[in-house]
Amino acid sequence: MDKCRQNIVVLEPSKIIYEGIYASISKSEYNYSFYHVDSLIELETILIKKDITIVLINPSLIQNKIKEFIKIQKQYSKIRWIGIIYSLFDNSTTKLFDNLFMLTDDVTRIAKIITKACSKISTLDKNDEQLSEREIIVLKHLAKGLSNKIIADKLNLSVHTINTHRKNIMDKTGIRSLAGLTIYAVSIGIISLD
Amino acid sequence: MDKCRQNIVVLEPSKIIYEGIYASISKSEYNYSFYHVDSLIELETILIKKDITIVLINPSLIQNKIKEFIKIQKQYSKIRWIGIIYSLFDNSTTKLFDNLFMLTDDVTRIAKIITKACSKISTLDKNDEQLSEREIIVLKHLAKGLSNKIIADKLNLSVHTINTHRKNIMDKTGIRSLAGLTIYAVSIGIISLD
DNA sequence: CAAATCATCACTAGTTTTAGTGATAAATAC
DNA sequence: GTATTTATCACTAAAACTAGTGATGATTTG
Repeated sequence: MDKCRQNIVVLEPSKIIYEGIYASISKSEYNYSFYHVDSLIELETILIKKDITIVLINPSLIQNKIKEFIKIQKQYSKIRWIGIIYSLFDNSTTKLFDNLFMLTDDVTRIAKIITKACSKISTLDKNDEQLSEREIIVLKHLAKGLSNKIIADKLNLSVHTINTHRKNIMDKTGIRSLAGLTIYAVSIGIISLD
Repeated sequence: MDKCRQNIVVLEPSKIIYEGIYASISKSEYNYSFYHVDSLIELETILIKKDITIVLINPSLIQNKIKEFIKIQKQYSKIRWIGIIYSLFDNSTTKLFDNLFMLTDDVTRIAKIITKACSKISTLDKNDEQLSEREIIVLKHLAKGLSNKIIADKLNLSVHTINTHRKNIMDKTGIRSLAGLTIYAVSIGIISLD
């Protein structure tokens, strides 16, 4: 039964989950090619190289890059964007996707969603409080427990600059404690548990 | 290098994740057999039938059945219990496990955890420098971002006491930054989203 | 029972962070 | 082509944390 080849990219930090999706979906009778990436940049690279039709996305990976993501969406308007939901808590960016599935969904349902992969155009919702690139870097170091001074040394900046970034991060996120920022950093996937 | 066959049960609602773990781990040179179950009852059934050595568990599936779970653990004392963590906000029954991995962890790390669990009796240094009850409470508050002073107020203690606990926690864990302690707190499951 | 650990409190001195305000050049956006 | 955002640097005062040392009573453990 079969159509032209479908190229599917999975943007997802967990190799386990990628492998699981691959194993589950590629069993179907359709003709899919799978690619695994774990950053927006990698995604862009592959979008240029390959003729991708479907992108499965873990929303946490675009949490701070909504603008870039929307840009990419506009640029590749034919692509269907499908969100991979870990659990019920992450409600935030779901509006950006054409469709969603949960990891706990039945495999046949997920397969159906992917094969369908049709429907509406996504609506944009701007999050004007996203962290800048520099702020992300500083946050990463903060969450590793480095002091302002050490971060300054590492980045060849003055402590004042780090201080400013730190303040801006706190203002943007509304999180006023280092502990909270650390958890935030881990939760959006910019540092790992180790 | 190859030992006897290891029978691994994965207690996990998501087929995707089971498939992912299976695909990732069964590539290693060890000799594994995998079984997928998605309820405690099914787990018990298979424990009776097969000689299981390792159980990978999604903690959410035992959340309301801790007692039953502990009973099973006692009954099958040779088994290594490994938690599968979706995100940091998962509910914290994590202390029940011999080891944990996050879905976003590197596959080689996960494989290592599992192979370790096969070979060693106890991979965890649980008893080395265990925190006291009081220290756990203080750590919990610290990881929520509360200052010494506020914690002191909450617990009706002096700031000095909190300070002492804090120092002792740092000495015991060897972690000297608040960010590190926060991650530690999350990783051992003593704080959650609230 | 004796030894070890725990929970509590105290003081000091030095370091770091927080919370303001303010500024400038460069890049981006509308 | 102006307005906004970003990245950078600066200063200050107050608050908080770090790293020592030391002590006492209670509880647990062998």
